[in-house]
Amino acid sequence: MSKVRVRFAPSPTGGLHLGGVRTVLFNYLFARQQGGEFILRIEDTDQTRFVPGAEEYIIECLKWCGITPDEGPGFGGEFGPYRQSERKALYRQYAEQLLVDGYAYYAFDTPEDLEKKRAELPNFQYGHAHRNEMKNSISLSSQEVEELLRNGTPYVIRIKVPQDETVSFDDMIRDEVSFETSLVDDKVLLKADGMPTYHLAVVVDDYLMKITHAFRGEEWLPSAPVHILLWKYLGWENEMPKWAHLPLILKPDGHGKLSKRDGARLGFPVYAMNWTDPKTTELTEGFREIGFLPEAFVNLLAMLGWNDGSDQELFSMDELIEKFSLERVNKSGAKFDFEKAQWYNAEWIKKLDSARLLESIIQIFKSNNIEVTDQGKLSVVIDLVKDRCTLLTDFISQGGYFFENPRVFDFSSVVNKWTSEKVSFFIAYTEILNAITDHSPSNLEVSFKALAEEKGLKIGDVMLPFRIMLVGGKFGPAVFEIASLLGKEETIQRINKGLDMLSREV
RNA sequence: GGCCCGUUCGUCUAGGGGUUAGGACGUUAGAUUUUCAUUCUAGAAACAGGGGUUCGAUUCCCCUACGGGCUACCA
Repeated sequence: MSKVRVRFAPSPTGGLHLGGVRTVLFNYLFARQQGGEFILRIEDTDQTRFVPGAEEYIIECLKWCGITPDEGPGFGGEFGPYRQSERKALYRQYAEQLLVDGYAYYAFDTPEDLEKKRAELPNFQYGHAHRNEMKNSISLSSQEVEELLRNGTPYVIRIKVPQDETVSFDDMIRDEVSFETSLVDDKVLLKADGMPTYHLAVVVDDYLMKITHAFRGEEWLPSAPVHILLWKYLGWENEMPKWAHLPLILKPDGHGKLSKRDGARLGFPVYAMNWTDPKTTELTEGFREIGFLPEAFVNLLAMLGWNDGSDQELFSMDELIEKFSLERVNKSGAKFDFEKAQWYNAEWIKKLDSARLLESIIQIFKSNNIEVTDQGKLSVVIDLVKDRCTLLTDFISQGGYFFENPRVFDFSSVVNKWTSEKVSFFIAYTEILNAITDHSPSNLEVSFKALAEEKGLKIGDVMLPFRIMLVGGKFGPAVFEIASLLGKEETIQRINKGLDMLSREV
């Protein structure tokens, strides 16, 4: 068998959707596992929908996920160009070949003609039943057609779908799927602007690029018969790739495909990374920016529709490549569950070591005006607080106070029980901190407890105020770990500040 | 409407002619943690319905219902 070649073929119209990333992922996993090649092809045949920057954005998303194309725009390859707009001239000859062979025809109907026809006939389909009523090279005489062509009348080329055949194919996920051609319409292959539609372009390019396996979303299933027919009519039937129609990712509530709007409505991202629409300047948040690890993102996407049959839920990219199999891809759509998505991220944060997390957290701190001068200290902090973080951005609240004063203080749970004895306890403790040289957590704890006992105070009654003085609230790792890491000067300073704040709150 | 695809706990799913129908997220209760989280233990929670086939169907077949997709000179 020839070498496996798969492609991801997005159209550069905006942010990259979850479902899109999952399609790439399955392509990529399959290609890597089979020792094949993964190709990126930009399907920009609709010039009216072209959005500048979208292509670069898509490539950046792939990079973030750890997916690198073997061929594609900017990646080289012998089958380029990899943007369909740059292949424009190529498609016409195939459309014309179909014309000559009688598998396609010219159609001169204007958009208004079609609109009118659809208004008249609610179930209108441009096909065997009605094509004779339309303005095309089947209904018109050859003289009329020539005349129209000579006058430069705009036209499209449509496939001539046979009246009474059954088209079936073997889907790698759904097994045999079949369609009656009587219900398939004569899709446009070449548009009036000379660009191919998806239907022509996908077949021509998959053929020319020697694609062996084609993965796409289930929403493409209804147009599969057109593509199968085209492979046949172009004489390439034996080289047709194996198809795999992936199940859809659905809205968590209600019904239907997950869309960008659902994310905004329900408060979670749908795009892989932040996307700013260049026209409206509207920003749509991405998984990367709200604090997802690419490891988690890839993992959760893979599990949406696939599993290895065991109870394992956490998979690295390498494990996925090793274990992925199309036979274990589900047929039915999956509702997206953001809670579970977050769980994957929390698991990956716990699983990865501080060295891997360091760089991203420095960046997040930086964009929140927290300056990190001591990376060694940050590593210690990461290990100390990572169990408490679900998103990378949680490190701001869970670890930021090691590098700057807490931004907010919540003394509400101690203010009512605040006494002058406690004040003198903390004053005395700052003196002890000044005096001792061993600032290890255990030694801090020993001296703290000894002092409390001496002053006749319950440990718990002074421990909580101490914590809040240091971190700003009722959270965080062991207090003496924090105090030790903060150092003598900083700890004393925060105690003094806390005493000051409490005296004003009481 | 038509065509195509699908249907196991709330959600993601395992399983597959005879099982206490398993796991995970979430949820509930408890333990641990002098905070919060982690962790641990326990609990509630599912085979859409109806017909077949069969000694026996959640599992195989058919129908119905429900859900989803498509129905553009968009991909």
